[in-house]
This record gives sequence, C-alpha cells and structure tokens, in this order.
Amino acid sequence: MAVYQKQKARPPIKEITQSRRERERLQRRETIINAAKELFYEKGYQTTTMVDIAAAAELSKGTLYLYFSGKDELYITIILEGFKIIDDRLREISASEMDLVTMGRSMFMAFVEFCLCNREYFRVTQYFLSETARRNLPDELVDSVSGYTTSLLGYVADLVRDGIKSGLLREDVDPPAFAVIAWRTATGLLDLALVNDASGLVGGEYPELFERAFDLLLGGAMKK
Amino acid sequence: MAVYQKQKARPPIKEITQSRRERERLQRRETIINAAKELFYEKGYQTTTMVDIAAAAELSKGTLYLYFSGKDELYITIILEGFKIIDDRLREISASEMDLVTMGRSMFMAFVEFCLCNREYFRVTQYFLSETARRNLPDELVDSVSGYTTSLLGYVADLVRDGIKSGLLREDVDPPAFAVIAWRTATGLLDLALVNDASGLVGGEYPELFERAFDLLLGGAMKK
DNA sequence: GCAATATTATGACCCACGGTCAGAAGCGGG
DNA sequence: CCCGCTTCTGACCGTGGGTCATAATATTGC
Repeated sequence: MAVYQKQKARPPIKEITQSRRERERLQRRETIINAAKELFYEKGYQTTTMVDIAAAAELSKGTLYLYFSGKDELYITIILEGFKIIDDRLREISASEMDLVTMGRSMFMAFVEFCLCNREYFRVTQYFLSETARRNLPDELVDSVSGYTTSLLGYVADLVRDGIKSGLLREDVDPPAFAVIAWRTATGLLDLALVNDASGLVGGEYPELFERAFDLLLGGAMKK
Repeated sequence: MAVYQKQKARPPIKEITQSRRERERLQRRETIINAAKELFYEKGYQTTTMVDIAAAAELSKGTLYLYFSGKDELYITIILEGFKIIDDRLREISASEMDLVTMGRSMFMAFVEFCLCNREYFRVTQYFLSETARRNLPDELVDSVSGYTTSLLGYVADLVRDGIKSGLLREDVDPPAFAVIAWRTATGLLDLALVNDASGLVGGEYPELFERAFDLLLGGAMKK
C-alpha cells in the first residue's frame, strides 16, 4: 500500500542537490564572516591579513575571494550585522511606552553602549565613513549602509517631532538636524573613548560624559 | 687702519659651514613637508606613496628617511603645524574683548572653519586619534599632539568657567567635560561634512548645522 | 562502478608599497 | 689633488592584497 504514496511529488534530484549546495555555500560564507569578525575585533582592520582569516576559517586565501570580492567587502559585510542589531534595538525602544525624555535618553545610551561593547562594529562604520573605502566598494553595500544610517536617524527625528508636538521642545528645533547632531556628538565622543583607554586626554568617567552630552543637547532643545 | 679691524672675531670657518649646513638641512626638511602636505591633501594618506612624495620633493625615496623616521612621522609632523595655527587663533579670540557668548561661538566656528579649509589637517588628527598610528610613533610626537589638544580644550574650559562666574551658565556644568563634548561634537560633524560631499546623507546647509549644534550645546548649559 | 563533466579549493605568483643599506656623488679642508 | 665626511641614491627586502592555472572533489550520465 505504501508503494503508491507519492502525495508530494518530490522535486528532481538536481534541484535537491542544488539547494543543498546553496546552503553549504551560505554556511561557508558564514564561517568566513565569523573568522573575520573575531580577528578584526581582536587585531583591527589593518593588522588582520587575508591569510590570517583564511587560516582561521580553515581555508586557503584564494577561497575567500570566491565568497567576497576583497577585504573591504568582507569588512563592510560585518558592519551590516551590527547595523541590524542596533536598528532593531532603537525600533524596540521607539515602540515602547516610555515618556519622551526617557525614550530619547534610552536611544542615545543604547547606541553608545552598543558601540562600546562592539567596538569593532563602530570602528568599521567610522572607517566606512571617513576612509577611501567607499571608492572601490559595490554600490549595493554603500546603499545598505546609507539606508541603515537614514533609518537610525529617522527614529530620532520622529521622536523630536513628537517632542515638539507635545510642547516639550521648542518649535524652531529642526528634527533631522537634531538627529544628525546627536548622532555625531555620540560618535565623536565614542571615537575618543575608544582610544582613551591608553592616552587619558580626558579625566572622569565615561558613562557620565555621555549623559552630560545628552543633557546638554536636550536642554538646548527644550522650552525654557 | 682697516687692517686691524677685527672688532668682531669671526668664528672659525668650520662653524660657519656648520651653521649653513644646518640651515640647508632645515630647508630640505621644509621642502619635503611641503611636498607631502600637498599630496596628502590632494590624495589622502593611504594613496600617497613615499615615492610620490620623494618625486614631488625632487629627491629619492631613501632621502626621506634621513629626515623622517617614516611615513607616519612625516604625517604627524604636518599635523603639528595645523595645531599651532588653530591654537594661535583660539588664543587670539580668547584674549579679545567680545562678550562670552560671541566668544564661544567664535571659537567653535573658528575651529570648524579651520578644519573645513584645511581638511587634511583635520583628517590627520582624526587618523592620529583613531588609528593604530600611535603604536609606532615617537613618544615626543604623541606628547606634542596631546599637549595641543589639552591647550585647545583649556581655552574652552576657561571660557565656561567665566560663564558660570558671570551667572550666564548653570553651576552644574563641568567646564572640562563641556569642552570635550563641544570639541567632539564639532569633530563628529566635521567627519561627516568631509565625506558628505559625495554621499549626501544629510540635507541642508553645513554652516547652519554647525551653528545649530553650537546653539544646542550653549542652550543646554545656560540658566533658564 | 566508472568515466565525463561541473564545481570548489588551492597556493604559487604578481604587484604595490613601506622601509633598508651598501655604495655613489658631492663638498670641504689640507 | 686627494682624503674623508656628509648627503643622496636606487636596487633590494618583506609583507600583504589580489589573481589564476591547476588540483581536488563532487555530480551526472551511462
């Protein structure tokens, strides 16, 4: 009786192996990304070599180029994961039930803490922004990064709009401009914080410095 | 009568040539710096090669290493000139007769404008801050840069102190922290501005964005 | 099972660049 | 004019990103 059980027409062998191949390919890709992530985190972009990554992924150098167009693309690919995480976090906060000020502070500090805990993601974004990296990078990647940035700034701008509507903030505050300024204040301080372990230009505690920065920006935007 | 005119005992020939040698040496050094500055400005740090610089200075590559320990030192040396200029400018402003708010704004905008007009100086400072550059750099250079930074921040912190004393600013504003925050807000926005030529993440005019940033920080520090 | 074929992996090789150094070139003193 | 000292040079080295002919492996057809 079981003989004729062919309710589900099984797709041809060719397609089955095809799909397995694809999974395996993605798996390899993931392996490479993980190896690279660890090394970039540990040693930084410049000092990590393609051979290092290949060795860590138990592959030869040439193979890496079957999965990524080069070191930069591999690097930027890693960024995007970070963006996804922080984007989710900010969306989560912006969907929650806090009052506006708490929400703003939470967003600011979530971003800061994420960057402090995932320094390499942060460094990568800074690299992406300020280096010649963009030149020889696939447009698609550049677009992705820009897209995420726009998205992050959007949450803040929306929040500012709400703040103005509710009468908390002054009417002459420009939401997108405020978002950009807050974002760059955070990155500017982060830049410093990540080097400052060694150099000690700034005394005092870091978390407090970020809090103060947020207070200043907020204070400047609030009605008297 | 003129025969015995040896009022000024002329130093021995040896010393004369010695001193000329020294001047020539400094001249060569200057030539190299100027060549390098132009190229760094034009093409950025990574894409400028030592051979490029040597060619522009009409020297061979090896000669550069007689005047500088390497590419990094050459790079950082160029920074220091920039620091000197902006330091002088800020000192000038802080010694002038403006009211405190105007003075603060002038300092902020002077810094911003200097960086926008001398992008390479700015990029260099950022590189110095965030890259692995420091590791293999003479301590003396690192100290110089730190020293200038401290000096710049000092002008701002002093101004804030005056502002508090005069009753304009709140007592709970921490002068050094405010200085750091203002500084990093400016650099964060500058970082963006210098890339933004191409990428257009931010709409609107730049000078205005910097003004807004200053207003926010000032507003946050002022008494209600 | 086995050859023919397609897919994936490899590492020797190329080139660019920062840095070195033995020897060349130039200058000054005697 | 020659010796010695300073300054300069460019061939050379090591490193590291990227390429590609070839090898290894898997898949398909018979």
